[in-house]
Amino acid sequence: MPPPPAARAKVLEAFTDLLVTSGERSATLDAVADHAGVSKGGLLYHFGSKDALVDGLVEHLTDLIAADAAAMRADREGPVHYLLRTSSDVGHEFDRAYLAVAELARGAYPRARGALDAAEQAWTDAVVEEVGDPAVARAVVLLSDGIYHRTSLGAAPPPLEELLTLVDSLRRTTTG
Amino acid sequence: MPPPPAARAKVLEAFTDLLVTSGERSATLDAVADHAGVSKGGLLYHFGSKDALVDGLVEHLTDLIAADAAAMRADREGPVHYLLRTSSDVGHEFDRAYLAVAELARGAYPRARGALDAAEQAWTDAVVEEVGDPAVARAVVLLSDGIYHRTSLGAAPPPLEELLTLVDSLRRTTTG
DNA sequence: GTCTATATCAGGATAGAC
DNA sequence: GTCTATCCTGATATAGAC
Repeated sequence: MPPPPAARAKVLEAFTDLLVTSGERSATLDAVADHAGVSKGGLLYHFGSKDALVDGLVEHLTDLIAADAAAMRADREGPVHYLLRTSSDVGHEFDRAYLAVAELARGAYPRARGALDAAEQAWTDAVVEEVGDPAVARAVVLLSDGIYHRTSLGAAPPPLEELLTLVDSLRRTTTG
Repeated sequence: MPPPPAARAKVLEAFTDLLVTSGERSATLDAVADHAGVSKGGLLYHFGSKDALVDGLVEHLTDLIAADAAAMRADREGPVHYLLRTSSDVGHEFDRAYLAVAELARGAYPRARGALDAAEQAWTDAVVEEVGDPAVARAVVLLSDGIYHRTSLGAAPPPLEELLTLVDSLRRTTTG
């Protein structure tokens, strides 16, 4: 297959950026086109409708989930550290895509939730491999969800070291 | 002062219900009026604008925060149990109002975040009184935020007993 | 492939009857 | 106090030129 046109990627990136920084309401076709540096007509050549644009972003996130799970497992500090430290990170591609799709799922596109559920499952699986106890793993992912909740509301994330210390005590309690 | 007209309360309740069950996008003036059983004109008699309707709900939540903090402290099972078990509860008035205002804050009304911050602070204060360690208290509130995150996305909440057990081990670890 | 219109529709708000 | 009717604005989508 031919390489996807650069304009497609630019449009998806602009859509993501608007969703993360200004919310779903502001991510109109006009705004996305402006932000991507194309006209509205040009945008609608690549994505035939708003729904198609949403689908494009959801599929992009789905592609990124496997890559993120692999990055968790390969992380020098381990999956738990990776998950908790990136949960408030709006700088990396995966986290931006996750937050963007979460905006869509809470807004006019509930079908976007499938990809979010898949991400949650991938995180839990990777954390279980590190901590052993599934209950502790679920709690770690739930803490991560809490950080996402605050981030999506614009509040400050909690201190990372404090959380890591608590997770360490939990692991010692349940494994020894 | 005279008692507030029943229509006002009906409208606020309808607004809350639409926000919690169908998201911010669906809570239009038309939909709220229909749901409350009044006409759009009737709604706009009580609340002169959409902004005024939003302010009405935010003020209602603010009123409920102090009452909820008192209920936490008075709870037979304690503040932690109260907080974690009610975080996915969309049946009680306070939780419904919180979720509704969170929808607004994530949507077109970021100013609604002030009331959410106040709730977070009230929860943390009450939990600190029970568990002592502020770090553990912040983690408990963060778990509660995670449950809210899932609830606001329409996902199933995690098992309560499992979380309570983990919090108990944390408390034993940090206090003894 | 990308642009400039323009049609269509929905939500918010106003005016005025009852 | 509550209703109906109407206006204004902005967002999606289409048509057709370049």
